[in-house]
Amino acid sequence: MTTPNRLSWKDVRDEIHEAILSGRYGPGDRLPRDADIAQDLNCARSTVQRAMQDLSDSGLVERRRKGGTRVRSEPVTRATLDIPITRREVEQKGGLYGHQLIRRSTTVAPRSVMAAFELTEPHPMLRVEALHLSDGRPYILEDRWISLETVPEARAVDLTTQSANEWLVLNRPYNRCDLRFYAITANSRVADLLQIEAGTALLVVERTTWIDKAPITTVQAITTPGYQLFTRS
Amino acid sequence: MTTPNRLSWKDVRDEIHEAILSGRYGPGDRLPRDADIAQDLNCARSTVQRAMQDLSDSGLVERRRKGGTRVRSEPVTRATLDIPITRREVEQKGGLYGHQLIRRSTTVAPRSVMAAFELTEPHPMLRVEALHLSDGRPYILEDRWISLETVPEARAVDLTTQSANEWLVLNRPYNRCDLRFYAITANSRVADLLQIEAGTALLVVERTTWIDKAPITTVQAITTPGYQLFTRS
DNA sequence: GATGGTATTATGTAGCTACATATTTTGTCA
DNA sequence: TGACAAAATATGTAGCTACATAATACCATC
Repeated sequence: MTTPNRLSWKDVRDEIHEAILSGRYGPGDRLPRDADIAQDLNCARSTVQRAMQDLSDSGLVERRRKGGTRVRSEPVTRATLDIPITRREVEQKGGLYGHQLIRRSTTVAPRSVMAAFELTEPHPMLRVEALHLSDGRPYILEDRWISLETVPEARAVDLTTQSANEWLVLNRPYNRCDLRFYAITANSRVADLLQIEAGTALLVVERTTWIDKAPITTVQAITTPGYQLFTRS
Repeated sequence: MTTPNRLSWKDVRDEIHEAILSGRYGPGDRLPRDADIAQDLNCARSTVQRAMQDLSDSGLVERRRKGGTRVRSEPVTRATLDIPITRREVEQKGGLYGHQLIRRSTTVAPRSVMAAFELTEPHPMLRVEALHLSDGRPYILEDRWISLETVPEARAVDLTTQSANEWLVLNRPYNRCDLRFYAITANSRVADLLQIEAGTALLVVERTTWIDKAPITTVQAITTPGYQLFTRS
């Protein structure tokens, strides 16, 4: 195996990361300029630049023009979450996916929905409540609002054969997506639909999407007991 | 304002993104090769490469050597979460931060903790239970386990003046971090400590960190009612 | 027709140069 | 001393070349 004797930007990144981890540079400390590091490590500045970019992306380091690069003094834990479409999620866990349309109606957005979209004017919406099933058992209960101004064709879609989740993802790409996680207590209606006891604590994932500034959909996905969300890799 | 007439990689990225959004390329479709796109847009291949890299990072597109670039057929929602240290979180919300050490003990890791760390052998640990306060009121209850093998000096740290959260973050950088989110029902002890009613649904954030393969700490942070986690920007 | 080596191809990466941009520092002048 | 302009400086970006690498396609051989 020929080890190439030139450094890749990942090597450089790890080198610098290591230097920070080892305490050589502490929180708030300024790192040498890219050019100097390049000379030290005997590589091009562009390689250091890439490495630094990555460290900056991951929140370990802060860079400012002229100001140089410094170790973040108040570090954050930065994590990436992948949320697949529900069918895929169920199938990946080895379950048989199914879904059920519970209710479907057309109204104007209530205040909570307007807030999610940051809207001030009344807005016509399609509301879809549906249940995602895994092996025939309730998996996720979703309460979805779809903008009929942005997505008028949603009116005509048959949501019994394909879930709104899937239809939207495949037909209505988005630009901006806000996510929100919190816990709720199952009320009697939710408990009934999910076939669990009322009062159980449930994780809720709320997702709101836009295309440019136009609202597409907002969905409150109520998960079943034991559901966990985790970071990838 | 002089608009530079050459494209930046972000322009190229947006251009391609737009092409996908508009439906010109659908899920699973193959995009032209970088070189062709570069020629089309009249820019260098390296610029297209950067743009593509970004689109690939954000989960919109998949790239394979020789295979080319294609639009992901089963798109995921990819989001980035920032979790600051608790003191900073409280302060940023305008609260006065405080914390209280509840209990501190040394034992071997129980099964759940071993599982979090993917350990098979018994492991000596420092267990620290503490309460983070905002304006004197309970904010987050943390149950933390610190590896005494990896972080032996944790034994000697005074955790009444500085929270374990902060001490660790500033003194023990990590390499790998697993996050997990779920909901629990407050039992009487938790309810008592958080000064809430038993049975309330609470969001839990579990975080486990390593340096190389050595476990550092795992913490179960139980939040107070109404707590929400959301994605940045 | 299966098998294995080789050519082809598209992305990935490193190095270099040149210039852009943001920010701080310095200097000048009133 | 204060305000403003200019210089200095470190990162950011674009373009080019050359080569690396992974995956596929092709072809010769048995």
